[in-house]
Amino acid sequence: MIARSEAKARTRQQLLSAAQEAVQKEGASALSLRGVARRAGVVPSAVYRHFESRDALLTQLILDAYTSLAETLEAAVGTRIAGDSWRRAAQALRAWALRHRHEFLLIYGTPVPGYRAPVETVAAAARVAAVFISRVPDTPQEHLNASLHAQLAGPARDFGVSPAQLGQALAETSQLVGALVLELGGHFVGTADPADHLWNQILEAQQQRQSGAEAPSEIT
Amino acid sequence: MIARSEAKARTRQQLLSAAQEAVQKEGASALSLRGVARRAGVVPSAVYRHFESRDALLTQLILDAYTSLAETLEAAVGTRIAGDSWRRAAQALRAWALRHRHEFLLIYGTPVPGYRAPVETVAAAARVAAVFISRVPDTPQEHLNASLHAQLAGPARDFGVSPAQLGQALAETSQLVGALVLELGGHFVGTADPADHLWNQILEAQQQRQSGAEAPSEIT
DNA sequence: CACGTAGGTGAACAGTGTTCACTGAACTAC
DNA sequence: GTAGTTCAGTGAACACTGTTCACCTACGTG
Repeated sequence: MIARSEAKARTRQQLLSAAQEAVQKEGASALSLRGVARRAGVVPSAVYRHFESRDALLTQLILDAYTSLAETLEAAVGTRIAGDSWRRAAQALRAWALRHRHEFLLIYGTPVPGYRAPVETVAAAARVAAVFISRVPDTPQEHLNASLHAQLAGPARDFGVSPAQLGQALAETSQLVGALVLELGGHFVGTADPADHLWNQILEAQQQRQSGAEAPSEIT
Repeated sequence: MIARSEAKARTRQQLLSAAQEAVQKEGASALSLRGVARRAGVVPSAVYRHFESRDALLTQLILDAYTSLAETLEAAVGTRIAGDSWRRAAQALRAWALRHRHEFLLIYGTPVPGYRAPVETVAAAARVAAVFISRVPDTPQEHLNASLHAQLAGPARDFGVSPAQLGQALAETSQLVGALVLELGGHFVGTADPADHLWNQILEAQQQRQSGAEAPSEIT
């Protein structure tokens, strides 16, 4: 009666949402294939009809997390490129990270098993990166060193920005990701533990840099 | 004949170095209590005479990693506080992270089991942080927002620096840690993958900020 | 209608962390 | 010097884990 492909898609979806729930609640290390199967009302070996292994299931969750984050960021910045686009993207990033802390660490924390094959995830990751890269104002007040310029020339072309913009984006997103990793890892306990103020401080400084911080651009 | 406490200390050391080797080679997720016991020539249950659980063993490795990192940083910057102290510390940080990538991720990556009790690790972490915090020049060219200032007032006193210095240190170390986490996680593949040039660029920018970017108001 | 495909089953294997009664040698006290 | 205690290490067991395999059987197609 019920179409087979439809039934397959349904249990696959049940497996995925069970896995997603487990990760969201307790983190990737607590994700058990058997537990997922249990919650989906299915025997453990049945999972292998849908995913090659536990790690493949986890990889799918990583891809989904990337997509979720990318959509959130894109929705936050909208289509227009305004002066506060970077700030909006950064705020949306932290909000998403705090709301989905285990997924954030799944993406930006320790790579999961031995090595995670970056091949499939590169495209998903690029979509997230693109939001930030495209929001860097192209006033390259900080000139790149020659080596980095050469290294980024090709990739920058792909993103449709200048090497200086790409370099700036990489440096600044490093700060954003680092602050979130440290916050989620509890490394600010005792200093800036609710990291809201530190986050605002960082955003202000970044905004100031990007809008051409120097009143006196003496140094050539 | 052989003193019992001495024998105990020896096997404990063997367990620890076996565990350290395992983590160094394959990462924390691959650390197996039974494997450690095997390499130490001991039955699995014997490990429980030395460590409360697998997570306790891992916690000890985290503490050791903190100590190793702190000693490396302290050796790199020396006792004097020179103008390039920050840069030296940062370079030493990256060198250590690349040389001990799994230990670095053990510290700054995804927290291991459910939640890692930060109580014991706080002191060890503070030693690492202190190296950077004490190397921020106290020319607070970027004034903090009032909320962050208030939040950091107490902790800054403990470190013997101004709130502005502490805030700056937290913001800049976030960038350093973030860049390393992204590099080790493979997030720069396709753009700045050998991240040496990006790292230098980041350090130059930080140095410029700290030396008071706007004017040559040299060291007082 | 007959047949092959394939999602789901259940048993098994090797591995894991952890517990527990136990042994026996090193220490302590008399 | 002998009796008693402490305790690092043992071995078996428990409950879990990921993964494989032969099997079943209902769907979809010829």
